[in-house]
Amino acid sequence: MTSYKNQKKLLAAVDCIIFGFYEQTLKVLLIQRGFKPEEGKWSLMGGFIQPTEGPDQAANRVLSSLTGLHGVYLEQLHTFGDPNRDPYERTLSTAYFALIDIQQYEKQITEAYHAEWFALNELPELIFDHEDMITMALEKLRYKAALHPILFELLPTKFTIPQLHGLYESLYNTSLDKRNFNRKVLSTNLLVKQNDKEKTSSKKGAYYYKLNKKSYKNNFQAFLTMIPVPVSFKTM
Amino acid sequence: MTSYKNQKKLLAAVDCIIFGFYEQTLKVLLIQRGFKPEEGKWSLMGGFIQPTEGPDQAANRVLSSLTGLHGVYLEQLHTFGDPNRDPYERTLSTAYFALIDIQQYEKQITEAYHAEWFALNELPELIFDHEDMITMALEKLRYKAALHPILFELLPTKFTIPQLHGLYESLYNTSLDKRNFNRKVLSTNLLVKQNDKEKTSSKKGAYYYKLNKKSYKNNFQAFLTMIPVPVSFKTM
DNA sequence: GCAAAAGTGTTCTCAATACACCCATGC
DNA sequence: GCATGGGTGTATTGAGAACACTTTTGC
Repeated sequence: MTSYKNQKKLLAAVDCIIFGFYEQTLKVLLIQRGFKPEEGKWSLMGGFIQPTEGPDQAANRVLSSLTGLHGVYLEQLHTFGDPNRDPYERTLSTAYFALIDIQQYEKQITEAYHAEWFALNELPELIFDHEDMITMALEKLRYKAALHPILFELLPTKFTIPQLHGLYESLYNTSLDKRNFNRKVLSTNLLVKQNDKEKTSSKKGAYYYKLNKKSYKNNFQAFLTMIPVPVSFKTM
Repeated sequence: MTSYKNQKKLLAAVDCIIFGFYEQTLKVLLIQRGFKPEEGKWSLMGGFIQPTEGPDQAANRVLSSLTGLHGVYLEQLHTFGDPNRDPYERTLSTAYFALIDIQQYEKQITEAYHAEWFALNELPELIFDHEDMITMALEKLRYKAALHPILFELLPTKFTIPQLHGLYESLYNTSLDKRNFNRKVLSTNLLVKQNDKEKTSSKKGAYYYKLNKKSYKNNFQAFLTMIPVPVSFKTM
């Protein structure tokens, strides 16, 4: 160990893996870079950490500048710092992943950034190590969502159980028994049944539910075991 | 988003939370700083990320320079970057936690660094945000160890089931039924019984076991549920 | 009246828990 | 011979998994 003097400084950035769910599919929001280097290529939304902010703040700033959203679910994932990860200049990047309700973000902003949603099996070519970041984010999301009731963050305030069911099936690329699934989610006491129904995706219509926010906050740590346990868990 | 020009660079460091287990207690290895600022105070072992290395390499370098160990369990925990976390100069620090077999590290090295083992409830005052780092590392260790067979990394090659039992009890600060515990660990098929016994801690002696390395590698992702589930899980 | 999705109950199996006694040995 | 820690078996309970039919309604 040595003193602070003579230590090389480096650029520090954040990158956001922004997940959204629509058309029964989990997607990520990518932008087409409007600046060099790699202009025109696809990448995660990112930005440099400014002198007055910490990484969390930087990630929040970046996220809300792209989506217009504040207070959404945002969690630090991992710091990537291979000396050659950015061929133009040594840059450390701390990746964050965000879960947003796709119905609430401001479309005009994302359009101004040339942002688009991509299904996870249809990703375009990405700059640097951004594909690794997405892979790791997806693994962590799978891991967490199997244990904690986190996926509600991807749904609108009012949602139906079949929607939630589809979300789990999409994330784990599996099929889950409807009856067992319903019983399990309802047994958490996290859901409050509404009186109205969502009628676009079926004739019968599915009841809307809302999150019981208080119970959600208290039970977030609670285990769920929504998913039959050994579903492709990678190391966290 | 902006180009690379005019972006402020900052110092980037790593800090290692090094866990060890002896005297039936989980401990962390701390050093007494031999340089300014904060000379003489206790801190985690750390170092700056060099131009030719990534954070993982830096953490490995720092860890082995203190312990003499290579190839031990080391995992990135979190990046701390509050603008004021280091009052002397803006520094980003990526924290790593390591699990070592306390019998294998080289004592002369740690002594040269004025390093000492501290039980987690007897920590001295630490510089900067190092206490937060330890708290977070402990939470993550608890979380992971409840789900994955990770604690073997803290034990010597040959260990007894009562030792393992004590380790779990120490980490979770709880008591676990001996019979159920034995049944569970043995049912994982991770352990290979040896013919000799450890005789210092009892008259009867306890059989030594070794890890089945192959099975360990294959089953590391496997869930364990060694711990009654809702044991103080904080968000990961 | 039929297609399409929503909603609901029961049985079985297995794993988690609780719990108490015998064993081996050093002193 | 007794104190100390090591080692083992059983009965009960609850949760997860498998599984099929009825309901509603737009067309």
